[in-house]
Amino acid sequence: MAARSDVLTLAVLGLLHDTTMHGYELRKQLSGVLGPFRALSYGTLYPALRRLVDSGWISEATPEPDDGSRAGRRGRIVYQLTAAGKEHFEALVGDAGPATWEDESFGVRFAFFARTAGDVRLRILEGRKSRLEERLDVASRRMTRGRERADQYTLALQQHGLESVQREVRWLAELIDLERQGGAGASAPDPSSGRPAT
Amino acid sequence: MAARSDVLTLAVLGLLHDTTMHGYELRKQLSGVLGPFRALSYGTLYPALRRLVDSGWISEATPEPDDGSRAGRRGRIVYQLTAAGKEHFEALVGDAGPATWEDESFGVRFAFFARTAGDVRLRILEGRKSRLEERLDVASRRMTRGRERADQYTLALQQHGLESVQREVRWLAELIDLERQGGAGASAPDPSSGRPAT
DNA sequence: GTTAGCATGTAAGGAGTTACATGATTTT
DNA sequence: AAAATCATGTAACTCCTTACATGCTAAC
Repeated sequence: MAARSDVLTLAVLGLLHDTTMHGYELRKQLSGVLGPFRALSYGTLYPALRRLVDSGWISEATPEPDDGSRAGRRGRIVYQLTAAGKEHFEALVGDAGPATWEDESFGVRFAFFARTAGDVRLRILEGRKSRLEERLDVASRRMTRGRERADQYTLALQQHGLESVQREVRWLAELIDLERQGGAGASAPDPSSGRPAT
Repeated sequence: MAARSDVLTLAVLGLLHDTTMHGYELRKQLSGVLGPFRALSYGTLYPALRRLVDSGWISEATPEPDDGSRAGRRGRIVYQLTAAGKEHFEALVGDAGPATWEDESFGVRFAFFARTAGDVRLRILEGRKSRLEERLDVASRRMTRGRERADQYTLALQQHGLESVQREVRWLAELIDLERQGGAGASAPDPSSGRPAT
C-alpha cells in the first residue's frame, strides 16, 4: 500500500530522475507535466519540497560561491533524487491504487512513460481506458433516463463532455495498439496523433 | 463588485431558480450541472446551504407532517430562492470578473443559459473563447520553443491537450454563430451538437 | 425484521491559492 | 540607478473530501 493521492510528489521525483534542479526551475518544468496550463504556486511547492527532504526521497545541496563572503546570501537550493526516492518513484508509477489516485495521477504517469517499463505502461493505459468507459456508461444512461428535465443548452454541454471522453477513449485505444505492437521494450514507440478530454 | 470564485453558490441559486428542493435532491441535480462525473459531498453541500441562508439568498422551510406527532422527526428541509437571491443570481451569471472566476464558472453559467439574456450569453461565450485562444497561443509557443527537451510521450500528451482545447474553441465558435443568427431573444435557439471529427 | 436508500449533519484534514516578506542578479 | 526577473519562503484562508454520527422510510 503506497500512495493516497500525492501527485505532486510523483511529479517532482520524476523530474529529478535524471537531472538536479532548484525549486524555481522545478516549478517551470512542473507546468509541462501537471497540465499544459497549470502553474503551481510557490506556497505549495516549497513546503512540499521540505516534506520530500524530510521523507528522505530527495536531498538538498547549497552550492557555495567561490569567494567566502556572504552573510545574508540566500543561495539556490539544488535538489537531487536519493536512492530511496528513486525506489519510491518506481513504486508510485506502477502502483494501481484507488480509482481516484489512478485518475488524478494519469497525466503525470503518462508524462514519465519514457522511463517506465512496457508492461506497466500497458497496465496504466488500460486502467485509464476502462475507467473512462465506465463513466461513459453511467453518463449516457443518466442522459437517456432523465431526458425531459434538461433544456437544450444543458444537453449540448453534456454531449460535448461525452464526446470529449469518447475521443480520449479512442486515443487510448490507439496508444494501447501501438504498445502491443512495440513489444515489451522500455523505450518509446511513436504515439503521434492525439485526441482530448477534460 | 460581486464574486470571487463561488461556483457552488451560483449552481445552487440556479437550480432553485424555478423549483424548490431539499439538500439531498439538490446534490443529485448538482452532478448534472457542475460536471457530468462529479459528485459533491454532503460535507461541502450542507454547510454551503447554511451560508446561503445566512446571506439571505435562500430560505428554509420544514414541512410539518399532517398528524401532529413525533418530536424527534428530523424532516426534510426544503429550500427556496428569495428575491434577493434571484437578484444575486442574475448578477453572478452576467458578471465578468477575474479570469479565474470566468473560467471556473463557465460550465455552470452555460448550464443556465436557458434563463440567461441573449447578450449575456454571447458575452460569456466570447469571453471563454478568447481565453482559450490565449492559452492555445502560449502553449503552442512553449511547445515550439522547448522542443528538444520533451520525449515523444510528453509531446503526445501536450498535443492531446492542445487538440482538446482547439476542439472546444471550434464548438464555441459554432455556438456563437447560432446565437448571432438567433438574434437577441431571451429564449433558447438550437445548439444541436459538437462534431466528432476525424 | 432487516437491509437499502433517503436525509441531515459534524470534525479532521488534505491540497491548493493569494498575499505578504525578503533579498540577489541581470538587463536596460 | 531603476526595473525586471530570479529565488526562497510564511501565514491565512478556501474549497473540498473522508469518515463519522444519527435517524427515518420503503421494500423484500
